[in-house]
Amino acid sequence: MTEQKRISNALKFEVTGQCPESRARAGVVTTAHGEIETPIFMPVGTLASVKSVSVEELKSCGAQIILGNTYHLYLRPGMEVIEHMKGQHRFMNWDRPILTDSGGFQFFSLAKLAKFSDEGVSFQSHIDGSRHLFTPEKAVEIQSILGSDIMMSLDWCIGHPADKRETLEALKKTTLWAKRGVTYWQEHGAPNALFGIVQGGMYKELRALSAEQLIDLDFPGYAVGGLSVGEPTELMYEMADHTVPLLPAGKPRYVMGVGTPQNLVELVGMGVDMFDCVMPSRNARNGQLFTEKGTINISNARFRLDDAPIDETCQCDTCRNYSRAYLRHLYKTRELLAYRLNTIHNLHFYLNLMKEVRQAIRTGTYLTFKRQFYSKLQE
RNA sequence: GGUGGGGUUCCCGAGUGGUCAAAGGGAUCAGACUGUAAAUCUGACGGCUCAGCCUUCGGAGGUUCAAAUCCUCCCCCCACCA
Repeated sequence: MTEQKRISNALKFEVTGQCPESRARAGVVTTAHGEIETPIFMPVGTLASVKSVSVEELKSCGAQIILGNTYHLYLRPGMEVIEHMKGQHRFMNWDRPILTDSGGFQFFSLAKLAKFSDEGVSFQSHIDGSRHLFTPEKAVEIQSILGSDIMMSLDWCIGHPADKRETLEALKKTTLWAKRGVTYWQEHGAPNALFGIVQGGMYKELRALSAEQLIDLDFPGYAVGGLSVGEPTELMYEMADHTVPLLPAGKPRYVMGVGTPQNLVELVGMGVDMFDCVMPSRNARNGQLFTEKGTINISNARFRLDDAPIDETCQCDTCRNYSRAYLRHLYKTRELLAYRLNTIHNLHFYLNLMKEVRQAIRTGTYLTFKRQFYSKLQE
């Protein structure tokens, strides 16, 4: 009998700073494509592209790692292209780490096209209606071909509200699939790391159960999934605050799909290391821009003659070079440049926020930072 | 000068007796967006003392219980002919 590889060895994580008065911590994750500093925000690049910006621009925004999506890339361009192009990194010319979501979220957001079973998820493509089967093994296989530095286990994400029976069923399936993913990973010797995803809806005991079952599988990192799925923010915080401490302190902890700048600052204080969210990129394309003092909608008439940058304190390429009046004009006229410049700003804002958060944790001033963050918002 | 077509709420444009403050676009204004089917979606868009009332469909008259819609005259625009 061959000795099984320990999946937890697939990724290195080192805690480099801890905030004394909260659970916030800073750290470094080492992947096949280099290190990332935590807490970190990961821009979402579903289709091997963070919409509207180039990888050069992403780097200038300070992006250290980005997301890709298994479901979307499997459908288009398809695995033949990815294999031929030797993986997602080379395909899109991004040489830093990539984390891919397993597709679990798509089976939630495209639920009418998906059918769940022990085997996996059979679904119809949202593009052409063709039928496909995703198993936990296949999810790992596809992500290996994509060359993801961090792969996500196939999970069953449910919305809010959901009754306990339904939540438990999704949780059980998520654990079963996690086990099968780990087994597949061990049998095929994938070099990529695989994270487990805690489910359990808004039930604390189910969150605990899910965490416990996944910890047994000894993943190198853990995600908390199924948050920000329609529940009030306070409930989301409550669930995160309950779940995150149950996860191993020596491994990265990732809250999936969250959130607003305030969400990130709060969750960091609960010990979360990694985040992703479409908000900065999508909202940029929809005209909502983030500033220290809160969000603005660049299409508002009050910016028509405004010669100031989006945010006076921002050092992004957009703020250093362009006025609100110009950005409003670009947005109102649907000039393509609007999407790009807005996205650069929002991503820079998020990434810079995390940079400041890391700095504050390392210097033991996280709580002060948090206070200042909120007081600026109120100005 | 003749013949034909037309002037509708910010713009384009439906509507040809009541169900019309008037379809549909656009523009404008505001909002939403949380592991991206999203450069998307929603709402407002004549005025007011707002479940009602007032003003509006080139202008002025008229017919009718009732007119953006029918009649008369006038003004303006477009096409073709001379």
